[in-house]
Amino acid sequence: MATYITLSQMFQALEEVPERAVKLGDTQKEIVEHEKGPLWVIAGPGSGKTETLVLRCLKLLLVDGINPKSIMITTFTEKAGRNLQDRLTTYKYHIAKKYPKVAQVDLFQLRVGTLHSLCNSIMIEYRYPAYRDYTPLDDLEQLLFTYFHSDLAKPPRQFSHEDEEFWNYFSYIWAADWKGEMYLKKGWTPSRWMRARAAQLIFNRIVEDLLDLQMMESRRGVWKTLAEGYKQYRKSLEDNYRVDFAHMQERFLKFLDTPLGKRFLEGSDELTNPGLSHVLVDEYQDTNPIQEAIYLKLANREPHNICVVGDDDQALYRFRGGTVECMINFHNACQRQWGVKVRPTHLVENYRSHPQIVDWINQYVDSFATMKKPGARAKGKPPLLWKSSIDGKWPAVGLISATAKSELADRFAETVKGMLQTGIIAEPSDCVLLMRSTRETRRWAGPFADALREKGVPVYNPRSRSYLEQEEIQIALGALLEVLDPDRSYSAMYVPPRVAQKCDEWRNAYLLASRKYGQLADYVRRAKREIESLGEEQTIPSSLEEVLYHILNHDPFVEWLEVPDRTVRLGQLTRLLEAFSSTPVPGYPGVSRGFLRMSRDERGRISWKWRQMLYHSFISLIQEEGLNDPEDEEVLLPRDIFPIMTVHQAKGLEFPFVFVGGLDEQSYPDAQHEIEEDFSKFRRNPLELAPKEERAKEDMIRFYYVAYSRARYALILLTLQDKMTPGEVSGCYLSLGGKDVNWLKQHVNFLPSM
DNA sequence: CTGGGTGCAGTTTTT
DNA sequence: CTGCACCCAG
Repeated sequence: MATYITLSQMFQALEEVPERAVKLGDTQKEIVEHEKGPLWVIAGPGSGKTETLVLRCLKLLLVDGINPKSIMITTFTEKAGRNLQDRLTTYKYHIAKKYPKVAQVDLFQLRVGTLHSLCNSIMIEYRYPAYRDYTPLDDLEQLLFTYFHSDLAKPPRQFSHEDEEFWNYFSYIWAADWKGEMYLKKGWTPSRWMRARAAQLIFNRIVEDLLDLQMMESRRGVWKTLAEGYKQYRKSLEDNYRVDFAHMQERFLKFLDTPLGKRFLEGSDELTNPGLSHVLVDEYQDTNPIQEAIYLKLANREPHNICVVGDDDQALYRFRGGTVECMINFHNACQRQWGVKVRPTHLVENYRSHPQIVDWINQYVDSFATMKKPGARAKGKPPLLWKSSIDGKWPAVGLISATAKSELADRFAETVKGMLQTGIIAEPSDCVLLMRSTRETRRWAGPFADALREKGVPVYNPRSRSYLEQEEIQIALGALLEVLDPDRSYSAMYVPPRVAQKCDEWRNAYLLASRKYGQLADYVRRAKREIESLGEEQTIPSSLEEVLYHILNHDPFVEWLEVPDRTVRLGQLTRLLEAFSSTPVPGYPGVSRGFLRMSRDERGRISWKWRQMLYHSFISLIQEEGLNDPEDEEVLLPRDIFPIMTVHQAKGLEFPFVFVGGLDEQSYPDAQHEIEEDFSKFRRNPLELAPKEERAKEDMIRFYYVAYSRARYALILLTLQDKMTPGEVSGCYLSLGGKDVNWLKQHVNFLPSM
């Protein structure tokens, strides 16, 4: 082991990193310096938890001289993973300027990223036979696979008595939203897509929660049906050489128990394969049971060098199976697994926000009876302490309230405009409006965005319109349908009228565009003619995806490569179609769904069956079931535009001025809350579970806690009179004295220079 | 000012 | 389907 520098040399060198003014607190230093054994860090917002983790990693590399290959540093999302990587690289670069020998340390050898990506790459690196030749499925691909391959998603005409019973029982999953509720009320059978979605959710939970399948199988009725349905799905995955995200982790857990896995963990020779000695985990509050099991296995070697960092109050990923349980009970896991006693280290010094904001978010989370119940928060969690350099006598937590939505929006926009005019903020992007949804509907961002625009403040809200409303998507899909199905045969097959209407809309969008873009029209004409000239049973030389590629190779699409938003969306369309095409055809391994064949009955037309399949599966999926609008990753906020963001998007970020809207929201349990409760009886490590209503409330409290804690100079709540859920209203008003603070007019010149 | 008719929209997030 | 915002008539 070669050590490069001393710890004080490292800290000293880091002080010269630009835009990194913050000196470490004592607790942070303790974490960085911690010698060996498990480390359990519970860290509040703005306490520099990721920073501390990064520095600990650097200390291991540079001061202790640990081989980079022996360190694993993971987080929860790709974006956060890149953030870790970037910080490590930057800091190392600056330290190496002062201590050149540090440059030898190869950060590429470090295992950094999401747990999923590391599981995947390690199994590939070790050529794990049980993982070789497997294709990983992302969320959409898994949904498509489930739709076509799971017995639980088969067409209703094939339903047995057991299937009826099964979907009756599990109606709580597909009926969790208004649409599903409507189906339930009308007594309709849930659509194939609804069932595929529900089945996907259940399958993931079975694997991620490490449920006891044998116990489930031994039950009768719906549980037996479920166990069989799951096993059939799992076998289909196997037969087609696919793994979904959950099974990828399951596979990795098994890998760790094989001789090959032992070699990864324990190493074989010091130089090329030193084994894994240190595990660092960020965002641990979002970890699920299978991930916990993986981490415990990764750190199984003494002295169990695992460092987990997270904030139980900021858990936002229950929909992915994450529970705060793993975070809150980390000490129990260490005791159970290794007989090691671990005490929590609390990182409570907030370096982000004005003292009043710190004070207020402390009161906020503490004021709810819900959060005081066992299991809701880490035991003995101390309040945050104010440590930022921000101070001053302005009211940093403000309230804008009105009786009507339009009035509220108006006063909000007035405030923003006033802040600009008085120079409190230099640019609209010093602010952000956070809401659950950024859709510009009357319930969400609509009135606020309108009011801002009306007052001449431009709004940055790229996700306000849904994917299928976008011009480029409509034209591309219209052109695609024009080639594949010139007769508009959807009107003759059973598809819901709304779907048919949408198809017409796309065709019209294409027709309009084709007048302007001759080359695209030419291609479409040629492609149509070519298909018409083919005889029955003949194969078509191009696949579905290829037709799309050809379409996208013409203007306006080529022109639109200059427009980042459009490029991202068109890229998404390509991926969507590729995912559809690559979904195996049951019973025909290796056959592509995108493979086009001519009809037997209709001259010069693509097979009717294929077209029917396209409309019923793919087209219905994107229209009826809805698709997530792809996010432009890493698009920097334009300086001169007011951004509207979802709270999830804002996670891990901070803003000088934060407005939060939508506070009249009510909490209600969703499918995940129900499923947790229903499936807990099959858990191998049973846990005390709060009632679903309580857990839904906890989630909402945490959600707004994340929103509020983004603010640096001021936090402004937008409320409709006294409508202020989540939960007990008193808590929210506590530090405001229950009054409508006319926040701006009284305190115009309150800001220090920024 | 009230009441009924009409139209529209319905969370979100990720590997 | 439900809730609401909006409109217009009374």
